[in-house]
Amino acid sequence: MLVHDESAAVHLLQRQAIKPTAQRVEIALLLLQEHQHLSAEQVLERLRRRGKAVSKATVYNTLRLFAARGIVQQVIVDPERVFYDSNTSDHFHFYNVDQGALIDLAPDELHIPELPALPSGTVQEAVDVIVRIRDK
Amino acid sequence: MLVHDESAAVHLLQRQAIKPTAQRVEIALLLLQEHQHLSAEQVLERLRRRGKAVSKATVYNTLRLFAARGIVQQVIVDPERVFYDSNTSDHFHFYNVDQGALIDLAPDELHIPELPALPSGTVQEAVDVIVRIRDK
DNA sequence: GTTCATGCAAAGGATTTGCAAGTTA
DNA sequence: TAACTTGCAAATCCTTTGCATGAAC
Repeated sequence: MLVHDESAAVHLLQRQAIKPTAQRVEIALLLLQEHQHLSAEQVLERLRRRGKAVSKATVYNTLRLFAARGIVQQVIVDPERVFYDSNTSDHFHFYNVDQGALIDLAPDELHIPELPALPSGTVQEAVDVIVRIRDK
Repeated sequence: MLVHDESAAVHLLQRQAIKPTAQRVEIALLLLQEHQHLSAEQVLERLRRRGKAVSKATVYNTLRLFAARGIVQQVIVDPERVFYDSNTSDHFHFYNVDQGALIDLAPDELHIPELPALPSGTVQEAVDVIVRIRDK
């Protein structure tokens, strides 16, 4: 869910029983202003560019917390870094390996038919589809 | 492609213009004896268990080389480790997040319909489908 | 006042790399 | 011999953690 102002961000965090500290609100405002995919380092860099002083540890801790609460979603496509996706609804991704950039597939662009039966004793958690692409 | 004896392993490597050193042949024989998904550390551990002395650096270098030559395929599902898949044909995976284990989906179990149009200026490299599961 | 969060620096863990010694063709 | 590979240890990179200071309720 996107938020565009501080009070919306504060409410979102409170709804998840997260104390809305200044740093967390800043990170929420940055990440949830639009659908995007950012690594922890990218979040840190953009906060800095905005003149916000947030430590690396807090960025990592906060992103982990947000992911655990379902405010953002981790995307695992590259062993080098985890991406955090502000779009938490069901959708799939292109991953441009040359640019290290994720792009959403429109939800109607790819439809997964029936899923196969799961191994017994397991439950489904998520389905990830990554179309890996590179520059021509 | 699987190999079950030393001479087949040597030929496979030579076909890819890879010098068939003792260590590389051992790794190929271990990995390509059957369809499986092993991390670098698992490969190292199994080599040791077989009494083969191969350094960690060589295991990592060799797996990277094999992947670059298409002898095995990297599978990115966990930020903690890369898996190497001895099955290089088109197929998808379950990933049991509790066990850290990959399981092949039978190729006919999930059929991806038409793929969406790629972003312009890009070419497709691969399609990964991961069904994340956990123990009930 | 407690409890929780922040931030620094240090610790961790997977992977890569520099380089000297050993191997391969 | 010329080129490449191995293996050790050190270096990297991303991420987590310990702990003292600081903020929140």
